[in-house]
Amino acid sequence: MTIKDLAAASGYSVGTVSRVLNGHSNVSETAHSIVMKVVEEYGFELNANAKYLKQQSGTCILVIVKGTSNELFATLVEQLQLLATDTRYPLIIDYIDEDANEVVRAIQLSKERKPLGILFLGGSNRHFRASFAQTKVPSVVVTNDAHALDFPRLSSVSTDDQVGAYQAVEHLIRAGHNNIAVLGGDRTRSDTSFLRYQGCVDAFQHNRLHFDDSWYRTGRYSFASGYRNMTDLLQIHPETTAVFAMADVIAIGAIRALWDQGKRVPYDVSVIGYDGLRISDYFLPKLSTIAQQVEALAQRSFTLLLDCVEGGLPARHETVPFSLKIGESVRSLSSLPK
Amino acid sequence: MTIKDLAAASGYSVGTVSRVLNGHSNVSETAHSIVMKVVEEYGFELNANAKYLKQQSGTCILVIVKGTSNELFATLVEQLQLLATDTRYPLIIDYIDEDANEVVRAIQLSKERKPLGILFLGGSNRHFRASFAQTKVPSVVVTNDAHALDFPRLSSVSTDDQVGAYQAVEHLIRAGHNNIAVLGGDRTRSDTSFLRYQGCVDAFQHNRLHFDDSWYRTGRYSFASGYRNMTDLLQIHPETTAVFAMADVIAIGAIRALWDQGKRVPYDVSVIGYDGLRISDYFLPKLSTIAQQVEALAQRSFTLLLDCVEGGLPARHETVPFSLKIGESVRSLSSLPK
DNA sequence: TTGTATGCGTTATCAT
DNA sequence: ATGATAACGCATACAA
Repeated sequence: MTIKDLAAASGYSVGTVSRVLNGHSNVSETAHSIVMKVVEEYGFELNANAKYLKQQSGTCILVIVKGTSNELFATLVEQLQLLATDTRYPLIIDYIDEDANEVVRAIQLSKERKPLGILFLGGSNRHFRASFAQTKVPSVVVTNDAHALDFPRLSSVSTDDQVGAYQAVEHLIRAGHNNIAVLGGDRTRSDTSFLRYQGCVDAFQHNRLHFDDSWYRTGRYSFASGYRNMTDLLQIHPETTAVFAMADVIAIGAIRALWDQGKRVPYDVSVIGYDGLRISDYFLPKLSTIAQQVEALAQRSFTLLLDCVEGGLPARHETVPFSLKIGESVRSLSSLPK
Repeated sequence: MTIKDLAAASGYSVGTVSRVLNGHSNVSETAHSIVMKVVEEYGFELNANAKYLKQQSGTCILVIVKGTSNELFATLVEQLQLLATDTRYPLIIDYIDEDANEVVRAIQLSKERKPLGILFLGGSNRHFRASFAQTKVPSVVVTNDAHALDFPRLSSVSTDDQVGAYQAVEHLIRAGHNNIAVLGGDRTRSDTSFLRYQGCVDAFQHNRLHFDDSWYRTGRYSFASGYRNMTDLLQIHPETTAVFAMADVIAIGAIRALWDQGKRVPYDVSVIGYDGLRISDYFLPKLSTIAQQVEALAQRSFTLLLDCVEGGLPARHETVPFSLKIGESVRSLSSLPK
């Protein structure tokens, strides 16, 4: 079933059928209704390959999502979809592996779909540096700061990870802690981990506290990694009274590990996380965490991209505020003991 | 950059270039190496639209995933990707909204990519009944039993939700509970919820316990829904000593609600979940739950699909065993009180 | 307003 | 082994 068959069935030519299907104005009322009736009847749909092959410029916005089991991104996608329904732009959402190269993927998909703009949910500066130049449309990286890359078509919307981590650690220090462990990602491979690590170091230095790498453990952003690293670290530093986990999932793994080692949170050890995932409100204890403002991230990214796509504005780099969410997982050492 | 340009650059014709790119055997060593060198040089990639437009039959396997924030499906996808790398079949993974029509989407995508087979991660019998007939290739529904649909090309691999729910409730009953609340999904809209509900009822009846709908609350599979419904239910039945939650996320919401109402799990109230998500091992208390065997689900589904695609075998309907995972969230009433 | 014809980039069927 | 050429299904410039 092609538009040729449709033309035969409707008595009109393929040109008219195509025009009806694409909502062009220069078709008569009667032609429109007759063609549409036949379309309904056969349940016809255009062949997307032929369509995109023919079209020189598409009309969609491409969204590349790094990682499928990332709750933050999942909610971000939901928000974006809401925003997109208010516009005439269809969203093409493409999920790739956490460790895959998002820019290479974007280039490939761009050739197929010719998007008007690209939204990257997560990304690594390394990949952008290597091949973003091959891209042709305005793009924005969400979650990572791409300011330093200085590409003329590449914007970014992010929270200040360094300051976020700084405030998290300072929250612990203000609560009277100085034996603070840090559980994070690989700071040599993940830009986010690097910045959060820097924020930590800043906080320690600013408060004249010593911090060496024996208090720092590197791993993935997962429950299991948090559990393992917390268990390890407790062997070396049983005097730990507080933990900064660079992700809520790490924090949860760590809390469980502490429990299994006979330490209760927050009575024996305080833990602060990062992200503000939904689970943080339901966990026992409720997680104190640096909460990302997902709605704001989505909103800012989307309008920023539209500004560039529609208005031809130059790339911008925006920062969305975070908030320190006080839960039940941090105890002030100056308050009464259990 | 098209194969035409490539032909010019390499001195060969488009035919030869195409043959090289598709790994055909009837090309000379020299032609192969020369063309490949040019391909490398320009970083050329085939235009997917033109390719799929031309190709009458594709070579991939289509995976339709219902819902992006479903951890069970996320791990299922990972497993499937592992399995697929052992074969020559590329996987096309398409995530759609939890409430979207997976069959309609499959039909649409099939027209574009001409897959050899389709894997549905989740699905509703209603949608299959309505339009699966328009499909042309072997398919398997994972997680739902499609036996009753009786389509000749539609297989399914699922765990027996009814028996699973039965065992969950019986686990509570055996522990001495008889004031058991049930928190689930909408049994009129979700096949899974319906079966788990049936399993509950079976367990009550088999144990000669009374069960009326005032002990049952319906909602979404989310923390928030579990929290809300547990809070509500506690108003009506403060004598509740045990809860069966039809999903781990509901269980976690419920546990938090109980805590906020001054009830501790498992000392005051026992809770059992369903799914065996990763969080169930890290939550405090560790969740007792009906654990789905994700690896087995993936393995069985994939080989089943290949059996049909390659071997031309008829559709089958398999059941993958689950396991009752004992955590820390259920207390036996006969054991010593706190 | 409608019809006709060309080309999008690729694969495949012919010849050579 | 290689080259020329006809589709694949659609959008669109042009003609009517």
